[in-house]
Amino acid sequence: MTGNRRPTIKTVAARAGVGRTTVSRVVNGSDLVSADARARVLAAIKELNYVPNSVARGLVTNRTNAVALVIPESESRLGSEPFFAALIRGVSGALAESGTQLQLMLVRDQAERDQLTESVATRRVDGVLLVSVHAEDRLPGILEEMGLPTVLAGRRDAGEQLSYVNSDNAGGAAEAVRHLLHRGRRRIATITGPQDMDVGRARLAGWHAAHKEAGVPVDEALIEAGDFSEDSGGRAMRLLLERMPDLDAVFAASDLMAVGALAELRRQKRRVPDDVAVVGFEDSVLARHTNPPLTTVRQPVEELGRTMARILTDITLNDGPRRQITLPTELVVRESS
Amino acid sequence: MTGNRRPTIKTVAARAGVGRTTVSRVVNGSDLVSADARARVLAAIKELNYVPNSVARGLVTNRTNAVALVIPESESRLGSEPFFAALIRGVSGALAESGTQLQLMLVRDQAERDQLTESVATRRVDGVLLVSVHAEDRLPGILEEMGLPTVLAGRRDAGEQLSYVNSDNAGGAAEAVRHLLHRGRRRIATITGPQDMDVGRARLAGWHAAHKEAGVPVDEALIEAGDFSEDSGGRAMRLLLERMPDLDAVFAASDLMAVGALAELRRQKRRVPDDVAVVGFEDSVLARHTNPPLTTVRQPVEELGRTMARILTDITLNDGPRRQITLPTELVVRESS
DNA sequence: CCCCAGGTTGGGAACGTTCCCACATCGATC
DNA sequence: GATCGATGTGGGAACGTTCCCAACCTGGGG
Repeated sequence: MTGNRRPTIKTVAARAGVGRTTVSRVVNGSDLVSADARARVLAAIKELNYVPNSVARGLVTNRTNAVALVIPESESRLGSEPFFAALIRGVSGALAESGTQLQLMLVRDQAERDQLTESVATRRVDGVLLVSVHAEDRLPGILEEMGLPTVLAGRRDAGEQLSYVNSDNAGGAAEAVRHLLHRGRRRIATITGPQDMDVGRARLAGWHAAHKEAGVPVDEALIEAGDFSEDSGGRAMRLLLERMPDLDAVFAASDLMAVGALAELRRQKRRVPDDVAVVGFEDSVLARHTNPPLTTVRQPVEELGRTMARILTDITLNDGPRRQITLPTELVVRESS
Repeated sequence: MTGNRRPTIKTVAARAGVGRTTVSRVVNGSDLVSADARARVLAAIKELNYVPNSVARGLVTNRTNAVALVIPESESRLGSEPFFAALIRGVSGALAESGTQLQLMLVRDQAERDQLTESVATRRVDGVLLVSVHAEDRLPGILEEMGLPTVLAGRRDAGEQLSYVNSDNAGGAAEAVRHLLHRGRRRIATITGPQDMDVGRARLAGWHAAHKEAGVPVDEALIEAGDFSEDSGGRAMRLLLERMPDLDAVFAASDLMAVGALAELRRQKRRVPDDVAVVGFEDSVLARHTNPPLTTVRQPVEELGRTMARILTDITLNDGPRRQITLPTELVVRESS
């Protein structure tokens, strides 16, 4: 029978023949303790197999050493799994460095999103990482008001006040279009992301910018909206082909939409890249597996997650400043362009 | 200035003109409280915007309402993202029903795996969900010993004592092979998963079983080991083709390995399915996107996660019994067979 | 008119830590 | 030899809950 309760700091103190405080000091690495006492405490800890109770500790320190990562399920279900997987890897890696736990919150619907506010208010986490925020999203504001440190992946708009980490969406998109122009394409359509998100708007802006910079006039009819999903990519491609049968390239604001576009092009017997060049955005695993392999703008998703986590721990642990960081993207040329 | 501290149960009690206990009772839904008092407390709670401090609660109840989901990073990096994404969705959904938080732990290496034991010992979680356990894995035993409720995804071996949820790996594999035999294939190779995992062994066993059942003798040279990764699938396929040039089908123990095998077959100019039929296992998103689309054994991953979470909460909340559940699989026939 | 059961109520103690402060010890300084 | 700062040390209080138990009502029954 190991029926005896798990040891507390008192048990250890008694065993080592010291006071509670001394044990606490040893555990927390204070150096205001004699070598002798420290040795005895350490021995007692080992003997008793003592592990401090982090809940009790949290009660007095008012810290939990955990942060929440909030992911809207609706988007993750769209199949952007590779994005979230990479993001989580990055976040988790950086958090491990500082001994912080990761609380994952998949939010299914608005109701759950509201409920989340309350859950977060119960002081279970020291900070929040927010992914895929829409322009009119109220959650960041609420968290801000509650005084809970928050870091966004992406921003709500160009004037974002909160900390965020972003990919260079406009720059990456412009580079993609520049590449297409360079290859002699002149009728470059684009399938955009949601226009109520900065990501979506910025990538469209990049498309515009590259044209302007090259002095190539744009036709608004070359723009069709998608929502980052594969289906929306296919649908947009169909509409574009109907409207603009002579287009010779497509820049899709996500790999997934590019995949949808590729399928639609195949269905309509357009050859890629001969008839129509296709470029995506993200460089997820998908991109290497399409037929033909997809030219795309790589965004450093894992790095993005890491950076977010580092900023957040810097804020919660060291009371660090807000930061707004943009990570560079890189064009990866494969066979679809 | 919202400089005033957040309200505690005492603040609420004072405001409502009742004692701490009454507030606690209202918050916890006890019915030993008069309608009048309840109304006053509820009003005070709303006015003050009171949210109970779950850390303080946890200290006395000795519960955290959180469970850990442990995922070995090495495997998730292999690109089995769809699997983990779906699993997480299932787990998260079921946990939300019971108001339990999900602590995600990606474990990079053995060092972190050991560290995890300690982390878990600090009483931060009420239970643990363990994914992808190897036969000789010590972690489940340690958790067991610590008295922490544990549910495995898959089992260590056929004699597993802990709670687990499993797919019908042997059955699914057998069905796949039966299907190939039915289509007239007679030289059916298999690319196995790791043989130190029950999943790997069971799927191989299914391959054997279907042959035996049909009275078709098997040649051991038709078996080549993989590790579930795409690369290993390609490598295994190459070895198999060298050794058994006349094979007419391959059953890969994962979609990812099937993808690798498809690529190798294409490289060697073998037509799929005309020359060689290919069947995978899992039915991840990948399977719909291969060329040709992949016939595969669907395992209900999200359901698996949901079931794991439900079993665990039943144990932690209601002191429910251990459970060992096997979920059915289903053959999805596409164009690769 | 007293007693008792049943329904309400609230204060004390406990959960396991950390932090504040007071105290003890001990050379070194005056 | 008293005083002092530096260095260790430990007990009390506090963190915000829940749970136990005692006390308080209110009627109804005897």
